[in-house]
Amino acid sequence: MAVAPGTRRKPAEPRAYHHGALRNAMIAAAVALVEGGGAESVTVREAARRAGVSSGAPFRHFASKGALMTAVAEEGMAKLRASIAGKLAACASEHPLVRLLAVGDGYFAWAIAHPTHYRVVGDRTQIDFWGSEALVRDNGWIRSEMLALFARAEKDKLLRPCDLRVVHLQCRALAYGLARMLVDGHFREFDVSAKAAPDAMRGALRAFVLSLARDSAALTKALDAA
Amino acid sequence: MAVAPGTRRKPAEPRAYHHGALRNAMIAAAVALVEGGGAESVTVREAARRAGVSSGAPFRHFASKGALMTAVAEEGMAKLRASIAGKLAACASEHPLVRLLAVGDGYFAWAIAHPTHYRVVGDRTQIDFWGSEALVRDNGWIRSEMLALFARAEKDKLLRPCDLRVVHLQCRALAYGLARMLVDGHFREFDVSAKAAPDAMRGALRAFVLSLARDSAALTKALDAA
DNA sequence: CCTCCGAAGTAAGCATCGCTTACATGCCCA
DNA sequence: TGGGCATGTAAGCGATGCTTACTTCGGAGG
Repeated sequence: MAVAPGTRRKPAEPRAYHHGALRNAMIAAAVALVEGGGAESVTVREAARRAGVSSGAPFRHFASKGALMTAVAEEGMAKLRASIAGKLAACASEHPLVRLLAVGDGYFAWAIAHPTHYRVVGDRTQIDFWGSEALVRDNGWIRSEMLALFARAEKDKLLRPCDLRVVHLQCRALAYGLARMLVDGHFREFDVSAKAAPDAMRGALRAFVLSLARDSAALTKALDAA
Repeated sequence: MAVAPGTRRKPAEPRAYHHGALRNAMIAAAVALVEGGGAESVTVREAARRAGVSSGAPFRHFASKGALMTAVAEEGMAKLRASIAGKLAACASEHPLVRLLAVGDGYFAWAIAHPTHYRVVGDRTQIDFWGSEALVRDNGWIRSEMLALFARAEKDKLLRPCDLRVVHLQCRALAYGLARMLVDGHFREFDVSAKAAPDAMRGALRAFVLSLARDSAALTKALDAA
């Protein structure tokens, strides 16, 4: 039998007694369940079934179902951060407010693509947010990125007079509110249909940032250029 | 579903075989559980226990646990509407934007006072929102009330140029986002502590409405007067 | 190379859950 | 007065989260 050289064994064979990477397999299975049917349809037993282990095995790696869901949230938050970072990297403009909308684009894009997973990330009553270094770090990165853009916009005299702390909170709440309205099923009405939701969300955030700009015409131009 | 014309039986005695008002008792018990420990801690069996009936009895009145939770949401939505109506009635001013902030006050006041119940009302993935006449009606009332105020503000030339549909969505999303950030546990950070949350929420909404006003100084005055 | 220890699996079981079925009760009306 | 039907009970099914006692096996130390 070929023994793996130095690194880690792989479960290539039908499966030995030890799984080898159960923790990651459980997270992957739980994420798949979340994406497929929402957080309510996640079951430790079903995830264990999909990982090919007994129903007690997961508890060697997760103290509770909540700990598993926290890991699911960590994965989601990392993807959310990556989506934002991607849009930011793809943004040619250096205009802080243009880049701020790129943050919004990345945020909405991931929430729209993974609504049920996004709900797990957003709801801090079901997970141990403050106990997770990864969640605190990645969420902090998003916040500080926004804050830095606001600070630069103010330094560059791009904003009309305002309280930066208030504006920052407004921006966060507006983005969170729009995303949550989507994933909570508020967009099935005559005024904002499910199909029109993405455009409406982007439009609302764009209008907000435009209202912040000292020279909204110039910002409009910069946005159209980008 | 014929409604009895005259009086309904009351469970005055220690309890006969028939409860007499199980449906309402179940809703009350479920609401108490929601307020006490969140929606996750609601159990049909526990609610039945508190109502003093067997665990199968509730299913004579609710097709499923989801139907019970929908009834819980109906009660919450009615209270939310009443809270808004109260603030609106207590608002002396006729200025549409002042009254709009009164709507926000009523909305936030109830969400802050009943965070776990508010979550049930807001999450339309767990309840049969569109199947509930009461939910659709009361939620529609709130929306149309806001819309009417925006329309009047525009007619009275109180708004700076804007797309009313976009502004309406922004306002809804901002309020929903702020309330949900609260009930989802996002306000335990250094920038917005749990204690400062109510003020921050009102401040953010107020700043938003002020930014909409053509004459924000006049609106500030009207707000201080009210 | 062997041995043994502890990490990581299994099997079985507990209390509880949502929901169903078969049966019991008692109010209202013919 | 008698019967029908809404409403209750008791018992049970399959599933859940989590625990306990036992088993397996990989790798470090002698």
